[in-house]
Amino acid sequence: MPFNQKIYEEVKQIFIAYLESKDLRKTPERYAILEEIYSLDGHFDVESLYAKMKDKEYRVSRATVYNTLDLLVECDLVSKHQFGKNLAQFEKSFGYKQHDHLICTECSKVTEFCDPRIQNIQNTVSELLHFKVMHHSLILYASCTKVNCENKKV
Amino acid sequence: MPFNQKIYEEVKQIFIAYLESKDLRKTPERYAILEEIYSLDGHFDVESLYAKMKDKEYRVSRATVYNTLDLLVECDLVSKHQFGKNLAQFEKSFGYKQHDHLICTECSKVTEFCDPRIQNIQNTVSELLHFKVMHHSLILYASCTKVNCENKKV
DNA sequence: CTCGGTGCAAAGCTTTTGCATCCGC
DNA sequence: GCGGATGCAAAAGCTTTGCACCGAG
Repeated sequence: MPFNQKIYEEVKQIFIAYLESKDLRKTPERYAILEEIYSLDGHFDVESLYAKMKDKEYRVSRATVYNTLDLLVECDLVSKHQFGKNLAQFEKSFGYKQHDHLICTECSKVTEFCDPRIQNIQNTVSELLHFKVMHHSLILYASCTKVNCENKKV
Repeated sequence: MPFNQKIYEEVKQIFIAYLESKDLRKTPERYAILEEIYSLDGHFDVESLYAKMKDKEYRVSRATVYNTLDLLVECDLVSKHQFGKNLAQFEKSFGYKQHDHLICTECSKVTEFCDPRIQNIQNTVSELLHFKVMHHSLILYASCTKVNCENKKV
């Protein structure tokens, strides 16, 4: 999925509304980071996002990247993952259906999957423990059983 | 649940079998760390485990704690979590039933819960994607809805 | 006696923080 | 112009690594 101008405009409006609601400033750096994220596919970490932006019109600092990512996570335009490593991974989260992740224990490759039954679990736990579930993270650690699996350890 | 000598002996045998199968040495430090972990309740991080051991008969180094924890995770006697922070959390995992975690978005308090339906999801995904699921991590991020909730932000 | 394991400290990495400068409002 | 945001670099925090010494096999 390449950069989608329509989705970006929509997402930008959501971000603007969020900034206004929190009395935060609409800086060009924040828009530039949002745009860069929505032009990326799959997962990315802070360093790779920072590196990609370093070569473009906007040279933002790491501090600004961290700051803006926090804002985007807060307003649900970006989701943050910790796939067992000490490196936060991010991905855009607007306009794509809810999904979870399976990580190959052989090669660490990440595969996405959907299962609506997770919603049921959330509902049950919500009721039982008296909590309102905001979001969740389900990660399956698994090894490929295909004979021709290419995901072999390097 | 206080220290359970019977469980510790059982767990120690599993650890010994694992060490032998991998041709690793049976050092007193490794046993001491295992024993300390099985005398702890709930979650702990490396630093607190290291601190607790510093005052006892065995003064192990951080390097040994990290090394041994890796081994214990590999042989499934300890499980490792990344609750959204850059700090690995651990807990003993033998003799207790499978459970997942709900984290309060207000105070970060961790609550455990069980739901057998997660197993069904694992099975479906296994078949669909041709993976053998070894283990999983499900974390629900939620805020307490009790009026008298004590979990208020500090 | 050998070589894997330990202890200690230094190095590595990601993330946070402090501060001067900048610019949105 | 005020005060929040940025950029840079230093600092912090967790984890890994290097190396000399120790001790399990």
